[in-house]
Amino acid sequence: MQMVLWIMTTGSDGGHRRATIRDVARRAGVTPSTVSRILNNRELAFPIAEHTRKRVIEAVKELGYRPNRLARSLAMSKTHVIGMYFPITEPSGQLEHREVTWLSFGAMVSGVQHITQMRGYEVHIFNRVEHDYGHPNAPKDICPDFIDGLIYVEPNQHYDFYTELVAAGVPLVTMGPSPVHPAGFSVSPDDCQDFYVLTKALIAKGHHRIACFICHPNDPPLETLLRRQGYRTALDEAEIPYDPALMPTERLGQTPTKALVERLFDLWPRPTAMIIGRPEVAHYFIECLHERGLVCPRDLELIVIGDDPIFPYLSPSLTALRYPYVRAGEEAARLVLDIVEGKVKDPVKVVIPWQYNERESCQLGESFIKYLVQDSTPELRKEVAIKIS
Amino acid sequence: MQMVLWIMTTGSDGGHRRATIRDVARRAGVTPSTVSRILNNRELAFPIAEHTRKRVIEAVKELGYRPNRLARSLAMSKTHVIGMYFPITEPSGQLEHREVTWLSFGAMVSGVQHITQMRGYEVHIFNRVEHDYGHPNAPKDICPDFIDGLIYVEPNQHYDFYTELVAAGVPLVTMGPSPVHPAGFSVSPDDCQDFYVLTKALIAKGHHRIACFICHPNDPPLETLLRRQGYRTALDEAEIPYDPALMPTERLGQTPTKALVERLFDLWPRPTAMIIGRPEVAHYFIECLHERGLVCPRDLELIVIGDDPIFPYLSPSLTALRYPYVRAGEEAARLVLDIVEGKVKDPVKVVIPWQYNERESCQLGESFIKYLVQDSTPELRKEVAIKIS
DNA sequence: CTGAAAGCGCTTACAG
DNA sequence: CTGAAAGCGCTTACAG
Repeated sequence: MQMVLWIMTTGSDGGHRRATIRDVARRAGVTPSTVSRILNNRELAFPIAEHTRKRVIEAVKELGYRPNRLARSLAMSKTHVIGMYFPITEPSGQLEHREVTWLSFGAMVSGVQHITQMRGYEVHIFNRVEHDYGHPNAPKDICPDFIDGLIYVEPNQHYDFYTELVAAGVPLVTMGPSPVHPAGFSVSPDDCQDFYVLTKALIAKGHHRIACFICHPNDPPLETLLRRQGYRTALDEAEIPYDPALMPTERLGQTPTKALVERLFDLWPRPTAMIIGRPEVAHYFIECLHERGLVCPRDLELIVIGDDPIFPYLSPSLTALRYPYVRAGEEAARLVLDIVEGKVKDPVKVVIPWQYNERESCQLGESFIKYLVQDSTPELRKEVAIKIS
Repeated sequence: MQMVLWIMTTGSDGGHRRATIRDVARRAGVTPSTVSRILNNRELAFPIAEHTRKRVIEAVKELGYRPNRLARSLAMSKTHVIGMYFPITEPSGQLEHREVTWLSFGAMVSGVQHITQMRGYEVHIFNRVEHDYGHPNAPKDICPDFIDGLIYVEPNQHYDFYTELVAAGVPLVTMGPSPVHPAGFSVSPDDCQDFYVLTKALIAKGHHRIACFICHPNDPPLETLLRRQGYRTALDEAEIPYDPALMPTERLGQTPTKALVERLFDLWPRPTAMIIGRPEVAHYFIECLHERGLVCPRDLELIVIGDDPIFPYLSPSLTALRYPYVRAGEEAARLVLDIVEGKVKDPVKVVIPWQYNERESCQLGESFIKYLVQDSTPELRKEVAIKIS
């Protein structure tokens, strides 16, 4: 009511309501049906007469008519909007961690937009609300009326609404480090496999003491469990005994992060390689390096999961794996639109490889890239999924 | 059609259509009107009888009924959705620049969500399409049917759809470095004023050669023009002659950025202070510093507009102004919702101050903070707006 | 070739 | 206290 009033008083046409299809029909001397048919370019048994078409088009222009999308969507059960459910509002956690989330989110949306835009869709973002006890909102809060399909990102394994959403009949693509659903559509890295391959590559270079630092302010997301699993599997295969001290599981925020990192540097024998699970903590490793007079890659190899534009300019410049969020967003959008438009029926899993950006701090060589992309063992992943669930 | 089919074949209820208000009415032995009234908690002349209410509530539960928001929005001319128009798809530009865009976008959305969520709204993102000749889409592509209000960010002064959007009757809040519209609602920094104050503070510290580096791959956005204006106004006031060499206007990407930065360092007399307009180029300044054996703040003071989590850890650690994008998003959401809900009539301009994070590279002291926040001269800004338009 | 009618799923004066 | 009817602005079989 409020809004209508507002429009009436401030609209350009000085208080006139927006033209409807009936106004156009009246002006063109036809019926709304005809206007609708002309505007929608339906293929008909009989074509529309040229002169009526002209009259209608003219009336549309004169009135500045644009069909009401709400009405149209209701009549057609089709909105031309894609939904995204994404945990952008991470309540706990320091600024630096949230900045990483914002960055990846922005990049994903950028990719999604790129595709939806070309195919005539828009994007609707659902609020992800953390309710009491840290539980986010249930799928009943994800109202599907406004969307044709949904891109669903939920890193926390405890909050898995996948099944319920599918049951509600929403065409669904899972994105990023979401729970493993053998039956569904998804776009994601293969975290377990990637860490497996990475660890293997480090072992192949002669490293036996490989630290793996992936800590979180809260419960670790599934992503992290998969990564740790990949790391351990590689150790097991090489028959290197697993040393828990090399893979801390403390919560960030309790012990200061710097202290946790120092602890790794002060282990004896000192690790000769370190996997840094989050780009925003990389600077602690560099500090420790400098404080101890260690040199990369001579004394130690450092590789970061997640790249940052500044990494090439640090000393040492940091080798990193970069996840192409934009591309991931594009793939997810493509997939969900293909489902929506009926172009695809059977579940598809798009696995997006990380990009390897080699710099001073760690040198696995070009061969590693191929390794990362090609040496895919889906069996391993399935096995891990079972172990975890 | 496709989607409907999909729902029918995969829905949890094995092919049954979703319950409507009529189903509920039938089951409760009442009429749809009654169901609607109960669900919407309207205040009525006569209250609803307790037993009918109970029967209806029960029927709703049994059928798992949820009102169709499309229908409801159509009937009520109210969607409970806020739109955002934002240039996230910056087509030209290198990765590093786009990453900054993604970050600020993610942060803004996070802030917007925080508020919309609490007030029962969702967010709809409009595609910003760059058409031929680099022109983005006109407001006719920003279809207001799905939204109650719009948050509008358009940094490019050439593409100003503000007036048209207002004319179309969309409650509108302009955000960030948008064109100056004296009549409208807006949330933004005061770029001109901030640069004026910053330059003044540097002058007060004795600097006379102050470089100001704000270059862009494309045409400079209004934001930049305002900043440059603020910078020059401060110089003028102090009667320091303006030296164009101190404020390059080349386009990024033509000359390599590093070369542009080097040129500043090699001026004679060398600048004693430098304002770095974009965080993603700060590392070039550090390189130049090291290459020439200069020390901050002894030989040179460096201040970056836009902070980065890594800045405290670089050497020298970089002093920066940080724009609180999350808060800006929150304010914009609050404002647009207040308009939508009729709580506010007359235009409001929210000016959000930058946050001053002092570190090694530049030390203006705490007094500068107050300066930044309080020494607001709206007249100056207006004047500049006129000069520019 | 086009019109009259019913429908999408809700809300809301207006009766009673 | 609740129902019957009209309406929001579109689309789409069904007639003719």
